[in-house]
Amino acid sequence: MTTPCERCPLRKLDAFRSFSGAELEFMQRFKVGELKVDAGTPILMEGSNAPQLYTALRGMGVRYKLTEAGERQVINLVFPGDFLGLQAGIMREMGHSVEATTAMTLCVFDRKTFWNLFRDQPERGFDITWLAAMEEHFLGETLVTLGQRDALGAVAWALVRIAQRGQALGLFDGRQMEFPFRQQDLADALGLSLVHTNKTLRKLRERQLAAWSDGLLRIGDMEKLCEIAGVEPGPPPQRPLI
Amino acid sequence: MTTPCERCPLRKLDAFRSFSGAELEFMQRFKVGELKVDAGTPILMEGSNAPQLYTALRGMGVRYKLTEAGERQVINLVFPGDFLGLQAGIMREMGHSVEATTAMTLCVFDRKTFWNLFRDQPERGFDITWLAAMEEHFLGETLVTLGQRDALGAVAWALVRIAQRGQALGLFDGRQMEFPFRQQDLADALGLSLVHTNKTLRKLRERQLAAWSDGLLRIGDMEKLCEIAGVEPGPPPQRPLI
DNA sequence: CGGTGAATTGATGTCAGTCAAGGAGGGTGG
DNA sequence: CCACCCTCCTTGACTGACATCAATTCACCG
Repeated sequence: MTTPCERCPLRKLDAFRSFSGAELEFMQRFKVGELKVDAGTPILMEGSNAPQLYTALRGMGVRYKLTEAGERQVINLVFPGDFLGLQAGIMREMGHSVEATTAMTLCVFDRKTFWNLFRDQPERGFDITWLAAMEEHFLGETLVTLGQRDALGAVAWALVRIAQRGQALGLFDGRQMEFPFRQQDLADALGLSLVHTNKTLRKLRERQLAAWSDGLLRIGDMEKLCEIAGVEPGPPPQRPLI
Repeated sequence: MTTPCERCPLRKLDAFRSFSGAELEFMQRFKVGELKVDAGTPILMEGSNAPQLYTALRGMGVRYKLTEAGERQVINLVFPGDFLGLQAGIMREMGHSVEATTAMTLCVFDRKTFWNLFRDQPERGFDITWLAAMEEHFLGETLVTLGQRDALGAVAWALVRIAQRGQALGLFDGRQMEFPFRQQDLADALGLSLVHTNKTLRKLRERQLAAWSDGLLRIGDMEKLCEIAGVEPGPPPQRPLI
């Protein structure tokens, strides 16, 4: 039994814009099922032409690319509400892979009906573009981090953005949140080695700014952390939910 | 006197998908004018809510972000056919700035009519999303470069991508193209220092792989360059032109 | 012809990568 | 029940790629 969109647990979160009844009904028709996957399951593959698109309903994951040399670059973390497979839906090929880090539940949409969404409900098409523009915005910021910030700034930036996204989703209560990733994931996201990431996390812990262990992220001093990260405190703007 | 879309010099290039007559007519209505700017002119500012959107018609530029510390991260180079201001059109705020590197001519569109495009011509809305997805794809690759490749690989990657884009636009003839940027622009794009970028370019020159001086980029051995860059040779796929 | 911006090169310093080893926890099978 | 293994985290020692500093050259321009 799948969750009807009407009772989707994401709808009422701060992170997302509210739905009209008509939109709700339309999305319900667009949705073709639900997928549950275990931790570690590949969801989308770079270069593949996936027949299905997803919205993350529960659980967390990573988007990443592999180099020919076998190194991994994490592009972004996947949180509930994230839309997966846009590139396969629009162009014919994913630019990155997606993998579940925890067990996940995904809303499933059919790629064949994706175009209908633009044709029949242009507002939703606009929303899709919104999401793509948001992603572009975020990747630009990530680029600044990899290109210009040192390790301490980069790790601080990542933790701040994670906590802010968590807050908008009700996962972060101002002090702590569940954060079930490995240090290697963070290292691969920031282009740092595992060892140096570990040592940088220690610095933040010693300064009582942030402590992350056993899958739990605690923020000790958000103000100072934001300062080191070079970003403004405050939640991200509301975004559409597909 | 502005160029009518029908006689747009970009239309016939390999880089772009062909237009139907109806699309052409629609775009013509969407276009409100043309803007000519000198080299060095700021076109869009990060954080601003620009009232106008642009398509680059002639000339080159850079998209970039500045850190609070004043460092610059170049997000991407602007070539003819690039659409500028998507983020301002969709969300209300640009995530980066855009500046003209050479003199440029820009098609001007009105932000207020942007939504009409989705409503009245969903195919074009779809195309906009296509562009956003392409950009996301490219930024992901850039992330891999900054995060995982060393200086030689990064510079090689950048030169390959530049030549490939140039080729699709008829600017690169298989051997060379005009490339009127400064070494500092490339350095800021790759997160390298100017000095190290210079020394890396020298290495490529000594190995007869690529030489760039006096605004002219010559590719000596595209095969080997692609190998160092870790990418496949070959042109980018056709994309929509807005 | 002084002044400015860009490219170039050498000398020196440092941040982060690599190598190596050890510890803690969890699962599995003898 | 305990020995073994595997994954992840942690820490120290050493190395190296790239940053920084500094000086020179050249082209262009008012």
